[in-house]
Order: sequence, then structure tokens, then C-alpha cells
Amino acid sequence: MSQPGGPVLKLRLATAGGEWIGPGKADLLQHIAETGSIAAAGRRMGMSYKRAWGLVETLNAMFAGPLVVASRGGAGRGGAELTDDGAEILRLYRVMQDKAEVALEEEVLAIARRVVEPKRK
Amino acid sequence: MSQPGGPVLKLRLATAGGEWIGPGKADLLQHIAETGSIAAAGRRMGMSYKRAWGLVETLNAMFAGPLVVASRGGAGRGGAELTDDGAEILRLYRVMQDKAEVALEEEVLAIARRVVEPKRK
DNA sequence: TCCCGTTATTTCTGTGCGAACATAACGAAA
DNA sequence: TTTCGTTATGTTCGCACAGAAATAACGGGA
Repeated sequence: MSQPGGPVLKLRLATAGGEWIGPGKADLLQHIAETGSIAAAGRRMGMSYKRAWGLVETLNAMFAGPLVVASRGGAGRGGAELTDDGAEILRLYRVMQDKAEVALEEEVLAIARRVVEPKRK
Repeated sequence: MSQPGGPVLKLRLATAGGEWIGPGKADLLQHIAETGSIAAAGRRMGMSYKRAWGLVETLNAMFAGPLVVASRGGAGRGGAELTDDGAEILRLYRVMQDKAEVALEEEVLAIARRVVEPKRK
């Protein structure tokens, strides 16, 4: 458990097409996997359905195959889930996060030592 | 030499204060160190002086001490340079980049394999 | 047949951010 | 004193982007 106030390392993988996947889209994928719904995942993250849907559209366009498939209709049914590719991309991103946190710990701490801390009460 | 079109990994270190340092500010620091001028560094990066100056202001506010000191006046003289802290932060960021590239190579390649390539002629 | 929660899409609005422009202080050199 | 390139700061404008709201299609269940 690192101290809550410290700097946070964020990874972004930018493609030649000008798109990218970062913490936001990764979290969205995870919430879709957990809730089975684009709308519910968006609510969890405090974003509008339209924004969540747009991010999913971007993700699906970035990769050779869709990461999320959705189906309409049905009270209780109708929803979205990750494809195998989607689950794998999410998994790889989390692995990258974990590895980076370990490999770069020394430098992150060295920078953190010099960062001014936001006002302490 | 990785293939030119492949995804690029970008690191962003976000502080509790809502600020962050990423590829843009790191490059700006480097150009200031090389040119000795905020204005010249901004021109190199295709941004207005005001924007470059604003980024420098943000950087200086983020850390306990300024990363860039500037002096006015003088045709030929008058300019900016990195402080020891500034040089060290830049150095640490480049080390992070290098380490991340090595440590995450496997996952980056795995994701790259699934990324759709922008249209091929 | 009706209801409901979902996906999907359009339209409108505002607002935040950057670009562009303008201005001023500065200080060394000519 | 003038010139020149820099730092420093304010103002205005335009536009891309986000949010909100409305609408529609869908399909399972009651």
C-alpha cells in the first residue's frame, strides 16, 4: 500500500492511427466485463452512456476484431460482454501496469520526493 | 529498431494536485536544455510561446523547486535553462521510458499484433 | 399486447482550451 | 538612445469536444 497522495503512473499505448488505450478505456473494459452492460459500466465511472459507447466504438475500431459485443433488448437481458480479444487486451494492460509499477518504482519514488505536496490541513 | 508504424508506449506521472508530467513536458524540458530558450523550444515543437511558457509554469509549480529558470532581455542573451532539479527530473523520465520499453516489450508486441494497421496502399 | 432496460443515434448547447494577436518590461549590444 | 530577441501577460476568437436530452429499435418477460 503506497501512500494515497503519491504520484500515479499511467500507461498509454498510442497507435499509428492516432487512437490509444489507457487507464480510462481499460477500466471501462473491466467494468463492462463485470456488469455485462455498457450503460452500467458508464454509470459506475460517472460518464454518460454516449461517452461510454463512443469509447467502446473507438476500441472496436482500433483492433482487428471487436473487443466488446453488444446485444439489444430485454429487460434484464440485453447487454454487452468482452470478446476473447477484449479480455486478452485488458489482461495484457493490467500486466503492463503491474510490471511497470515494479520496474519503475525507484524512479517514481525519486520524482515523488521532489513533487510538492498539495496543501496539508 | 522496432517497426515505425507500431504502437508507442507513453508514460504519464500524475500528481495528487491534478497535474502531471508526460512526453510533452519532458520533450519541452529537453528542448529548453538544448536551445537555452523557452521560445526556441516552443518553436521546435510547433507550439506558441505562450503555451510553452504555460507548461513551464505548470512544471515549476508542480515541484518543490523550479525546473526552469528564465532571464529577460538581451538580443542573443536572455533565455532559460534547466535547474539541477529540472535536469534530474528529465533524466529520471528518460530512464523510466527506457526501462518501460524493455520491461513491457512482450505485452506491447502482443497488443500490437492485434492492432489494426492504418490503411496500406 | 404492454412494459422495461438496454443498445444505438441525432440534435443542441455551452464551455473549455488553444491559436492568434497585442502589449509591455527587460537588458545587452551597437 | 536605438535596436532586437527574449520573457511575461492580457484579450479575443473559433472550434472541437462533452454533456444533456430526445428518439428509436430491440427483445424478453409479465
